[in-house]
Amino acid sequence: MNEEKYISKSVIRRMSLYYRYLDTLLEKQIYSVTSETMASQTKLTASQIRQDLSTFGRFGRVGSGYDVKELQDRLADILGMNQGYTAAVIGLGHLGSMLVYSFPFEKYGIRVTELYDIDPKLVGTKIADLPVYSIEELPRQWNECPVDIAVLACPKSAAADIVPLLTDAKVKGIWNFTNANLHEKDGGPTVENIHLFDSLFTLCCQMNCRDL
Amino acid sequence: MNEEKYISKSVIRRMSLYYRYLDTLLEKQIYSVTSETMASQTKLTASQIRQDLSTFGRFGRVGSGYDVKELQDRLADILGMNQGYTAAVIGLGHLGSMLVYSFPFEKYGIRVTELYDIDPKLVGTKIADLPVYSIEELPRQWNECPVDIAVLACPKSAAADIVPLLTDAKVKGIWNFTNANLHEKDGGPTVENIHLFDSLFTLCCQMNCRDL
DNA sequence: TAGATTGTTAATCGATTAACAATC
DNA sequence: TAGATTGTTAATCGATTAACAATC
Repeated sequence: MNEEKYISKSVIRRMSLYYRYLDTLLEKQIYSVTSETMASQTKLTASQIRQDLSTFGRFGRVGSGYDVKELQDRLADILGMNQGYTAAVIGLGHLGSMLVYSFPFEKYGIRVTELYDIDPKLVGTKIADLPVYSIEELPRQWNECPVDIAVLACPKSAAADIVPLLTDAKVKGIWNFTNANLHEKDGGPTVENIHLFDSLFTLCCQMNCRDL
Repeated sequence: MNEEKYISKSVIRRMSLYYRYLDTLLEKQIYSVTSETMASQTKLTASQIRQDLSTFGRFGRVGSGYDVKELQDRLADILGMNQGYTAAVIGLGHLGSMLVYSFPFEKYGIRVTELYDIDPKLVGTKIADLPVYSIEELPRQWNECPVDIAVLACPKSAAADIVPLLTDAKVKGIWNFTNANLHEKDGGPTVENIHLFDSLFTLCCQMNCRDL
């Protein structure tokens, strides 16, 4: 608690990359790897990888590198895969239902417990075996049984009304797919944005710059 | 061409943010804004915003700030919205079809011209009025009528086979939704990744760190 | 004119890279 | 032991912030 050191977001972001990279090694039945090899295959530097990992501990063997399985297990811990986090998807349009049907939450230790929408045709039904509640039920529902992660897949216009509910319900994290610009507040939920718009036009802008 | 100066990816990424932010001002019928106001509402610094914008030109009026519409128009140019870029979605599972049905490509000047999948049940049909071709047809198709952006929404395993086709077909950009780690090569397409896995576990990792 | 705010140069800060002692 | 590679400290690089002259 008090020896908490600040860990930069860039470092945290690369932890997932390392986890995914180790997956590709395991697929090829490679069980040992050096920072040098990791670096060349991920287009990072060996120095950066060692520096990044050292933020969280010492996972390597001097002289021989890292044990792939062991390192991946430690990364799973760091990434919170073993925390038993629960999630709820809010908004069941194309995007929300795509996530419900095809994002492998469970595979990585996250349990989706319920869904929310405003459409009366959906409320009360089940989608992919998960109960659909009305947004209005959220405060009561989470009071009884809190959820850790809100997957926000509603229209941008609805986000303004919903975010305060989430904050009040003491959600730990918001995975935000709306165009709304959510800002983290002290003591409030952690926010991670998937801004499809920004991503696509970052691409276009780079294409555009290159063609100058 | 020769006075081409390197523009950092972080700057480019913020251009889309500025564009979106100006949208919210226009919704509120606000037509003039200072860097100071923009900064306080986007949680950036005024200095950074002015610095960022100055990378691309001079868009402000000393003493009175920026004209919202004018600045947004210039940003649209910078982001390539007026280049008439075309796109094709490759892979029509949950994710690909979600994008086809609900991402407003056209609204921002990008024209989706065709779709690709391997499923014989889909090939030859139309989805959202767009023709679905088999992946094998891609080289011939793009030879006749090149596409600027490949939206890669196929399974990770298929990406390895498809990416070389895209590179050969001289695609300008790949919007990559697969877990595959694509690397940009000199002269090759620009790559922009949406790694849902990384994003979700960046969130979880932060939640996890906070709870230490 | 006086006040306000830009665009830009200079200073600071943080993140990445290099180097190397420790050690398996 | 000799060779290899980690973890960490120090050096470098780039990105952000501060400051201010220019000017509307």
